Amino acid sequence: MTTLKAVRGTRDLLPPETALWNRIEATARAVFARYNFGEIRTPVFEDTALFSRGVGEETDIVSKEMYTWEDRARAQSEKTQTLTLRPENTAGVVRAYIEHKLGETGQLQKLYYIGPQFRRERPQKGRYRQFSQIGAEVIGPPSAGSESPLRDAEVLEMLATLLDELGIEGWTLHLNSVGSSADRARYNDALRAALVPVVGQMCADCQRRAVTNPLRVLDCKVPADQPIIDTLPVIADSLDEASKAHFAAVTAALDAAGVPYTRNHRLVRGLDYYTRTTFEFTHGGLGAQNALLGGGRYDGLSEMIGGPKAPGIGFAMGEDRLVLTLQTQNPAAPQVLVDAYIAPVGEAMNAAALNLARELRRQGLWVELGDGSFRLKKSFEAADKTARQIVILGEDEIQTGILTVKNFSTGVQTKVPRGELAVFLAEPAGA
RNA sequence: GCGGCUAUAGUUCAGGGGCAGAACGCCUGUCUGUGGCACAGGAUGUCGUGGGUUCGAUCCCCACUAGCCGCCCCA
Repeated sequence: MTTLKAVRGTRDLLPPETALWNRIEATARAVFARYNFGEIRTPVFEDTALFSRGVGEETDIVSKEMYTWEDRARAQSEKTQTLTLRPENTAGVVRAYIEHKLGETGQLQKLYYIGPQFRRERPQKGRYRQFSQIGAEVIGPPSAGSESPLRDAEVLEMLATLLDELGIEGWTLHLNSVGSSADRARYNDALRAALVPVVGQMCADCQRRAVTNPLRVLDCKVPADQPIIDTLPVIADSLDEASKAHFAAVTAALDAAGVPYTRNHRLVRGLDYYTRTTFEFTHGGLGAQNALLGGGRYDGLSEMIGGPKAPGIGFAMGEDRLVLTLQTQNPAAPQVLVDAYIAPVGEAMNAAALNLARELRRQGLWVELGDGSFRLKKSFEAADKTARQIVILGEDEIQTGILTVKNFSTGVQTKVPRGELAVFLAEPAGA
């Protein structure tokens, strides 16, 4: 029989690595709570139309990266539906916002999510076909202040705080405004016009992009093209007064809060729904996938998928990339040791050992249970790898009610009455 | 989807057309109620999968699969 393996681009996460994932998620939840975000969980698959309309038919994600299938009709009367594993989560959140009429509350909705997303791309470091995103959205009717630049600034400030608390060192916030859709159309025309005389001197990719998607020329990394790109118009000059004022208010608030950022005129994001503020937090050491997270404002998304006017701003962090970054920063993750390893001496002690373990675990101690069939030496070897202390439970200990505890970091061995055991074991090593 | 590199023990890797290797880890013993250190011994495996060339392939060739790197794009 052929051995089954995790399918391409998916992977198993095992201990101790999962501890890091849990720490990241716990930190994110704690920070979101302080900013009054609540958790939303949307389905992992949705009607395909949600993504084609919301994310954009022409985007790479929709045109070639989605896992899509025809759902079987179970009855004659039932129509087949085309479903898709979510490639991102913002569209799903906005769909839920519309479906549950959250706009009718009149309140700003602040929602966060943590969960798997799916894109059928060529796997690479920091890029998987099933990957996890941690994201949040601030969305609501304009009367709730959802269009305020303060919301943009607050989200960015929260992200800076979150990355700091996660221990991510050396991140950079790239900030730009892509304006309204009208601004973007105007800029596209300007860019096309400016490219005509110079594109002949640029790389093959740029020559193609100049035709298909001029904004992508700004992403070019070919050194020889950079001087030419520097001469192209910047989108800031194509913004209308309202977009300019919005952006100025965002940067002013960031300055006041002391959040560092760099204005990046070339930051154009790939999803159709972005308007005005767009941003990316990047980190070196991730290779070609240097973006830890990306996001922006999406003032028209709700209406694009048939909802009420509901401006919003949000982001998605690549959890896999956070893990990679933290692992690179700190390659030697310390082994987590349990408080005590209980070593029964002889199989006759097994039952008593389970009872002792139960007692200690119920008092909150982390306890590993050995086996009386092991020679004591073997118990010590096993215990040394997994626990801070070993508790020996043999005939002597049962007779006297006084247990033998040895601390591995100090090497000190102590006799402890059973009644005091939990308190003794809970004390940190060397205390 | 395209291009480059890679695939050998649990792990990290060396090797090379004719008995499959190292280090670490693992097991046993020196030590029948005491770990780490030391010493002595031991087991590792379909050499990614399938085909081809050859007397003989883990090694050479082809395809496939997977990983890494780059492109595209993105988290």
